[in-house]
Amino acid sequence: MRVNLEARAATGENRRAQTRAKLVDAAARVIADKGREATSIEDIVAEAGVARGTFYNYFPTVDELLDALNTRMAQAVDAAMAPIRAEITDPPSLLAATLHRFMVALTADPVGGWLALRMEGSVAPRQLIFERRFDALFQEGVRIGRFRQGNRDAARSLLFGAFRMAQRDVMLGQTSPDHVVELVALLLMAFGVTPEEARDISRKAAAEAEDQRHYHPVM
Amino acid sequence: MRVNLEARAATGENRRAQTRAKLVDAAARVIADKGREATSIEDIVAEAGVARGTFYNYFPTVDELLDALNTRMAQAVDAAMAPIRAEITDPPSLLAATLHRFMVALTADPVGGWLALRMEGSVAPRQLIFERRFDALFQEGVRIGRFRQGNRDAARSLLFGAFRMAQRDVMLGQTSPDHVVELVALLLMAFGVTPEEARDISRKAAAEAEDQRHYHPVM
Amino acid sequence: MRVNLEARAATGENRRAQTRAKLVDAAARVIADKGREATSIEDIVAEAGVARGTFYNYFPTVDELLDALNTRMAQAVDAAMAPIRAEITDPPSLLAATLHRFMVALTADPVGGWLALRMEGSVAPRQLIFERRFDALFQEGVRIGRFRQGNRDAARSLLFGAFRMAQRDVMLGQTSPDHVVELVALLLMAFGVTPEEARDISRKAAAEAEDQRHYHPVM
Amino acid sequence: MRVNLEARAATGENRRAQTRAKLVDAAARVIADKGREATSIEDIVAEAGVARGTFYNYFPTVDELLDALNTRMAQAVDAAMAPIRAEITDPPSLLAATLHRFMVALTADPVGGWLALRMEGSVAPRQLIFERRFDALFQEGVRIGRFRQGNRDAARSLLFGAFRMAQRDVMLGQTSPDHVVELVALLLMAFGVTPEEARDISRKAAAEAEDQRHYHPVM
DNA sequence: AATGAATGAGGCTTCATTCAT
DNA sequence: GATGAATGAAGCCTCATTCAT
Repeated sequence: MRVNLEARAATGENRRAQTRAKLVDAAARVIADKGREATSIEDIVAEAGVARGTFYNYFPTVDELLDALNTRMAQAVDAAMAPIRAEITDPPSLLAATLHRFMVALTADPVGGWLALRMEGSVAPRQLIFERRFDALFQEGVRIGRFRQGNRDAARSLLFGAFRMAQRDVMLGQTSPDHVVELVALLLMAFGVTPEEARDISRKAAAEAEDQRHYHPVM
Repeated sequence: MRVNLEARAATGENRRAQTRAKLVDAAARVIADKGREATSIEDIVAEAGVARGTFYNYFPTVDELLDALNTRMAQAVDAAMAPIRAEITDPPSLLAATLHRFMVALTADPVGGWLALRMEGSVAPRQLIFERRFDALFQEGVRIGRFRQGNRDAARSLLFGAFRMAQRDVMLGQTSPDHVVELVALLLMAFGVTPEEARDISRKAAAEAEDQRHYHPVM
Repeated sequence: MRVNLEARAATGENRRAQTRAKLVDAAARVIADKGREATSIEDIVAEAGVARGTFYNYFPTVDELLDALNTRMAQAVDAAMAPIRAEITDPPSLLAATLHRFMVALTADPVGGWLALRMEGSVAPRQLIFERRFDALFQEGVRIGRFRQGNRDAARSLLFGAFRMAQRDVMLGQTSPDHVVELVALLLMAFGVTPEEARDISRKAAAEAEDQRHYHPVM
Repeated sequence: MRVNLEARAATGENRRAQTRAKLVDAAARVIADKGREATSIEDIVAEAGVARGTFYNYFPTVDELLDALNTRMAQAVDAAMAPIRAEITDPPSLLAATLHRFMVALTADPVGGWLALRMEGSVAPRQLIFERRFDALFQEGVRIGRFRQGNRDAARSLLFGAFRMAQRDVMLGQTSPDHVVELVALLLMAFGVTPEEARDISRKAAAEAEDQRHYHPVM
């Protein structure tokens, strides 16, 4: 009897990928709910509906799984932003659009939003991919005179720190509706955009992001 | 025979306070070293040089101790800033002076600095006392026309988030010397100070804070 | 109120020693019964009647406990042999007496006997203290012409290996009554004692050891 | 179309035997390296280069495989000794030749040597086939007056115990070059051979065994 | 107050074994 | 026959907490 070894291997790989995804998804939900430190392997496998030992067939430790999760999130978010990167060429406008879209995505998807906050500390708080996008955008903005000349590292600290803190405030519900609009405007001002234009850009970007709220679950 | 009950009581209270302080100090050192989640009660009592059971005579849980620690740190820092609050009246200058002094204090005192970073997440990332100081300063700045009118909550997100991220970058040693100078200047610009003046104020405040480096251990 | 701190400390130490002994005794019984590799910490604490965590207050691993057990056994046995060392001066007779007494002790005390066999492999199969006793005895025997000149290391391999194998055979009940008598005689012959005298010495030592069977539980 | 069913069956049996041998060989290497208790089925199949499930197509448990391994080793060794059994008729000389050859084989083949030591305890320490060979040899030696009359079981304890202990000492490298020569001589003396002849026989047997070192991998 | 031995819940990890493909 | 994903029992270890002294 002849056996189709390739088909069998493909089936196996498929099943493997499915189980792996089940675990990563489950971990995202559990960690968003309880926080990294309160999450045990037991919690994750229970949520995933697999046996305890199965976990170790895929990840040696919870932190390995977290890395996978982190990478997956960052890539998903970055991919979701591809359309606006293609469409918007003005750096301040692209920055504002990205931040507002990101915030909408985080609040639209409670799991992803909480997850991002709760991973504070256990994983890199700034993803390399986002840093690179920002660096390019900032450099281009300076080059064409839309941003003031300045230390890029300090600008990064400002942007990523402020955004994270705002995310926290928004998710905890302690903010007024225009909190994010104002924050993004402040960032643009810090980078050299005039107050009036900064507020204008931020407001428009916020409105457009809201329109997209239900179209793009990113994580 | 007559016994001085008050004196005895005072002695007792004194000893009690001493043991309590021993525990809080020990916790600060251990957590700064290993991080909150890796710190056990055993570690703390060993560092404090008291018996395990003694811990429970003072704190029902580790988190109670953490609250005490957090409060103590915030008050110490706030008290250390009293001189400049009395001395500097210009809001942008006071803000710059406070931020630079704070950063110097954190980096000068490795225990306090790491502690602040490592408690990220386990305790409130923003102390009420600091928020109140900022609110008053911001309001005064707006009143006298030094800061641009704007949403105070957004300004708070910006300031506290950016400062925390900068602290992280500085303590991890991934920054150039003028990173903090630039960051503080960016904050002032976001609040409406002109670029030239913002850089000037930040640079001067940084220089003065450096002069004080060895005079004010704050925690 | 005055507290007798010394008395309290003494009580504590006492309790500690008791619990430690409970664990070592329990381990001896369990290992004699099931063998080292089949013995879990759970088994030991159950046999000792203490909680699982208590084990770790005394020993970091089962092997640490085994070392303690091993040392204790060797010292007990060596001490039990003190009288005959003081009494018998002729090296062949002392060797025969020691071996027969040892064998009687091992078979009289099933726990100790099985324990010695089952620890084969997990711990040093030859205790340093016994090696030293044998070296001294062998050297003295050679010096006074009772043993033939020869390589001491080879003599040691012969003696310890043969005795261990004999112990195994005896404990498994696969031997005739004079098995040990013959074996000890063979050892003496290997060392240069004439066949007639060797059998004579071994027989007498066996008889005397039997007389002591119920007087000296050694472990 | 005609199919050669016999050939196909033969091929099947052949393949089966090959996989089985792969497993047994792999187990030998792994156990020699890590010891029986530290060896998992996973280790064995990884070393053998087959899938985990394949193991169970051949052996219900690891111990079944160990039995196979043990038997194979004993038969290989016994077969390797066939030439000298045919050639040497004098019992003391045959005994000495066998022991020296065995020791050379064990030390020449690190896998087999360590394996034999590491299986100490997990399997029978004396193989029936070796016992029978010794019994016959001893009986014949007594019959023709080369060995002294004596208890055969005690002689067996002496021989097998001493040899195993010597093997351990040699493999651990704690011996002088003539350790085994002396030990074999002591055994012959214990059996009634005169000291001079015993040493002579052992020395010659050792020299001849050394000559064969590279010709006969026994396991 | 201070002590530290004892506790046991809770988490981690390994690994023999099953079974669908 | 061979495969390897899935399983879950069984062990290990840590550590917050209790409590008698």
